[in-house]
Amino acid sequence: MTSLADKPEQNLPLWVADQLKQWIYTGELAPGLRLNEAALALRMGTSRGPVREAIRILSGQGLVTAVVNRGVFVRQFSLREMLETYELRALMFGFGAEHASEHLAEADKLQFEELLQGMDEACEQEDGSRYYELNLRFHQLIMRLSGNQRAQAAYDDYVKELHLFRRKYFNAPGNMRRSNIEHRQIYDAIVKGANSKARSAAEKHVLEGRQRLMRSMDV
Amino acid sequence: MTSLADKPEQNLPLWVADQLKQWIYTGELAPGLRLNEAALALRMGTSRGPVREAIRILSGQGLVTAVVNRGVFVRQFSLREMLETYELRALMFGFGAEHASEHLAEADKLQFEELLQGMDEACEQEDGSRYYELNLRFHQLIMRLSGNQRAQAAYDDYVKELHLFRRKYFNAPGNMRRSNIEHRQIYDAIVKGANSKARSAAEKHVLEGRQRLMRSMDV
DNA sequence: TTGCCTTGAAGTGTCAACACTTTGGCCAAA
DNA sequence: TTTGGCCAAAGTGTTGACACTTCAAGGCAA
Repeated sequence: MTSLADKPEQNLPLWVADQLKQWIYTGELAPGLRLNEAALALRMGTSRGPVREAIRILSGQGLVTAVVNRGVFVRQFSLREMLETYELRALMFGFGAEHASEHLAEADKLQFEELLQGMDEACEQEDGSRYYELNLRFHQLIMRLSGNQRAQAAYDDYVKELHLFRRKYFNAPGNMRRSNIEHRQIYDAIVKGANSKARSAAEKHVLEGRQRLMRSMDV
Repeated sequence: MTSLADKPEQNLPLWVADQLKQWIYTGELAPGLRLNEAALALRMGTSRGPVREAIRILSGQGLVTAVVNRGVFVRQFSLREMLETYELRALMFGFGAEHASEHLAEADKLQFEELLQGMDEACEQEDGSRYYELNLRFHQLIMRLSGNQRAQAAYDDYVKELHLFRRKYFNAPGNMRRSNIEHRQIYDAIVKGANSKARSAAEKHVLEGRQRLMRSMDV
């Protein structure tokens, strides 16, 4: 069982909400599971009040769904929602790539080169978790360069939600290679200032990721 | 003071949250205002517990910001956030317009024609509030035709937030005319199945709306 | 055996009380 | 007049208790 972070002297609800969020994202609290207020309160070392408030925060964020008199459940994403979320993620990423050239500094270019090379190495070593990590940072870098903090936040949310769905699926080495080729194309377009090309390449990249995922689900 | 809806026998927090949301969107609770738990509880006829939970829901949704030991405040949007939100709204609307032709039925075409003509009439009569209403429905129709419920919901959220910001500004008649010309261009592209043209026209439409708003702010 | 009813345990919904923090006003001393 | 600290009021944070709902197990009659 994942250990509890130190209990703060104040702001219990927010702290509890963060803990719960973490447990949900790590899969410790599986989708569809009911959250037992009393049990959580006991585990957190608080009373039920703060736990209830934390749960309300999560329900406002859409991470759990509440049913009156029956409790709250970790949200389950349907296939349809997953597909829709992929579309929005593609949209956001396209936006990021389109505007990245406008805020691109030399240091960022270096960062890009490092990430791309690192991912190439991860491909050769078939190191999926390293690729996953670098891939995440590559995408985040682009979203940061979009210059739109809200888009960045929305993108992060989408990724986290999709992670909830595809935890069980992992990247085949072939997918990783193909994926990084697309990364390079996106980066090249950004450096050249070919904004609309960067956008369409970025959108396509995410949607092809979706295709790759769906194929691996069917098998 | 806006009247309270009937108190439900159950699910007080959700009911309170809806009330608060409504008051925020109507401006009765102005941005920056502190929400007094005890006062609200009294007004709602409940204890502070449900009010606190309702407030947590809103904080999860980002409508209020909480400061420990000092209370929660109706969220204030900065100019920067407003501009960013406009960009995302443009993005969503572009997405909707791009995919609208894929789900366009005959009944929808009729609906479009009615809305466009209605808006023309509203322009001639310089009836801003009627134009506002029809304009909203025009946009919602397109988002519904996007086929992506999540995009639709996100778009609605963006619009509501922007409404919070631009409540005080209203449309000049000239703006309305220009705006409806753009509507027609978007619709034409959708009907023709010119998806990427519909998309760019839709994006441009929202961003020009932003420009119009900013000009009217400067004056 | 099957179907319905009772019943109690488990869990959620609500409340009022108490503890702690913040804030603004008052007063005295420099 | 200004500055500093003290104090009380207002408000938020947290808790435990109690009321109500749900659900499943067991018993009873057909």
